[in-house]
Amino acid sequence: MVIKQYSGAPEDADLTRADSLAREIFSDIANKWAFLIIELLDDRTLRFSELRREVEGISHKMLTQNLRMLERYGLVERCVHPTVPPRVEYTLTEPGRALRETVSGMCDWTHQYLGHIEAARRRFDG
Amino acid sequence: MVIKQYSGAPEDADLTRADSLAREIFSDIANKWAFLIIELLDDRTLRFSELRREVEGISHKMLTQNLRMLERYGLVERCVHPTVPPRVEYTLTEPGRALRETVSGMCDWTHQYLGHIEAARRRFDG
DNA sequence: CAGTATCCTGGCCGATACTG
DNA sequence: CAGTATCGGCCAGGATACTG
Repeated sequence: MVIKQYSGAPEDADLTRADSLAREIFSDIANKWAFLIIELLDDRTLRFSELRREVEGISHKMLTQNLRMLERYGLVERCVHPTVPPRVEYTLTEPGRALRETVSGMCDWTHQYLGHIEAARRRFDG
Repeated sequence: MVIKQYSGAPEDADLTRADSLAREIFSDIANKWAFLIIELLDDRTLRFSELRREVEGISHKMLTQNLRMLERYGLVERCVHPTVPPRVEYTLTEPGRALRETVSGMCDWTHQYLGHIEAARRRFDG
């Protein structure tokens, strides 16, 4: 099923809200940081600092932003332990784990076609 | 399989090139425009202007850039007809169609969990 | 340790104009 | 029609400092 576009036709009034929401979610989640977080989180429970370490190259700010976004959409559960110093753990929810299936698929795809892609790129560049 | 990170260990020297390439490809392709193009292209053959019309909200420039990127990685084939006016058609290659499977999976996921997501968001915002 | 807030800059991206 | 080039505004996102 395609991420439908709003046709502007009046009879699509009902579809519009759902579609624009779908498009919004899709646009937000289809970004490399969200994908890497979901893939690395896997079925583990990780602290903020652990994620920061494992998702190479991500900045403190980007990690926070993406975790908030994922939490807002209910893909990630945030568990705060009232200790000193604070301990905050993140886990994928059921929808998050479902999405992880497709993210993993993309990781597999990347490794599977690495050769093709590298060759194509060399051909294109040269 | 995870998009591996470079550990910096000397014995990873061989892995490094492949991994950084994988990461680069992953980062480039995991963006909404590339996904929407791949999804809409499906198994069809579309002209530049048709894509422009179907991928709602994409600018001329973004479409060009993403098509070049996808062509460079060998996910899209570009066929130029030497006519006046020019006619350029785009099709998914086999690697492109393979990736489309996972992109479609994400589209399905989006629609399937739309309710969950909307509810989670309302809960989070309120 | 986890998170927020502020500042600032590079580059993303839209708009526009121009070629073949 | 398809594509490149250029300019410019604006914001993504890094660095830093500060709270609980």
